[in-house]
Amino acid sequence: MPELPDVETFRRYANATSLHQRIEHTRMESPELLKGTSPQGLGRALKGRTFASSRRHGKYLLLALDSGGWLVMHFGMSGELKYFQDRRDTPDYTRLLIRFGNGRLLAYIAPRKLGGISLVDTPQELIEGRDLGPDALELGEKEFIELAGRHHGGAKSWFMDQKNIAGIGNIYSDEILFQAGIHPKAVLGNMEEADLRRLYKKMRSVLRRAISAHADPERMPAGFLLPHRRQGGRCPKCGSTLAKSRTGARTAWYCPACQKH
DNA sequence: AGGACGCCCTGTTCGC
DNA sequence: TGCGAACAGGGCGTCC
Repeated sequence: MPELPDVETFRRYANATSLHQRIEHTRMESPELLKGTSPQGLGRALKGRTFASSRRHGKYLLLALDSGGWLVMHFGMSGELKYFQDRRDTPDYTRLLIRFGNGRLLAYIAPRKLGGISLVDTPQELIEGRDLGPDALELGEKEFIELAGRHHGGAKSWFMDQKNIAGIGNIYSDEILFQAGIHPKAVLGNMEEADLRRLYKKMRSVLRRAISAHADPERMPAGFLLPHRRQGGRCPKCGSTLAKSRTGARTAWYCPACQKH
């Protein structure tokens, strides 16, 4: 599920469970998910260290090592974190298992193996290496309007490209455009500045509310599209049957009555 | 520049 | 009920 609100939820979870404890051992169950290092290299970097703090950029979670350097986690389409006490409770599809000095364990879980784990010296190294745009919640209104306003393609495509703005994927691009009343294929560069300002405000409110709901669809505010985006789903505002369109390989769900070009 | 496509991987859902 | 196809909240390289 991991877009910005999900990864922010994982970050807070890691903060609450996994900081300031000596790392005793790491076990990389799926070495192919390591980018730029080996299971041995990862073990050497982590063993005996603690996670001192955390950051997030877009859909990437970064855990700072007290010795310097950062562990980077990306969750693909299906990843999550789990902290637990008993090795026998190790979740299915655990790809990296970290054991702390107090015996507790942190699992990086990725059923579809579409995520990845790496080490960087600084967050900037990750951002430059992946050519990521500014994080969606750190971007100011003025900069947003300037970046979005020069785009001559579809609104949804712009939100989903991490080079433009980092953190928004298929689900939340649909949600933001729904809340702003904008069609997924509307062209950002053709919009009035007032529309872009509204879009910016909706982007922030959607992401913040989703974080408050711990990115859990069942806890989203009434009026969110998210729980309804499926075949036969109804618009939570006007009751129309939702429509779908494709952008690349992803399905966009939208309300044909509330979202106009 | 922007978008479509195939591909990576694997579990679930859909359609016959 | 059974089986293969299509699809799933991501991202990369390639092609037009």
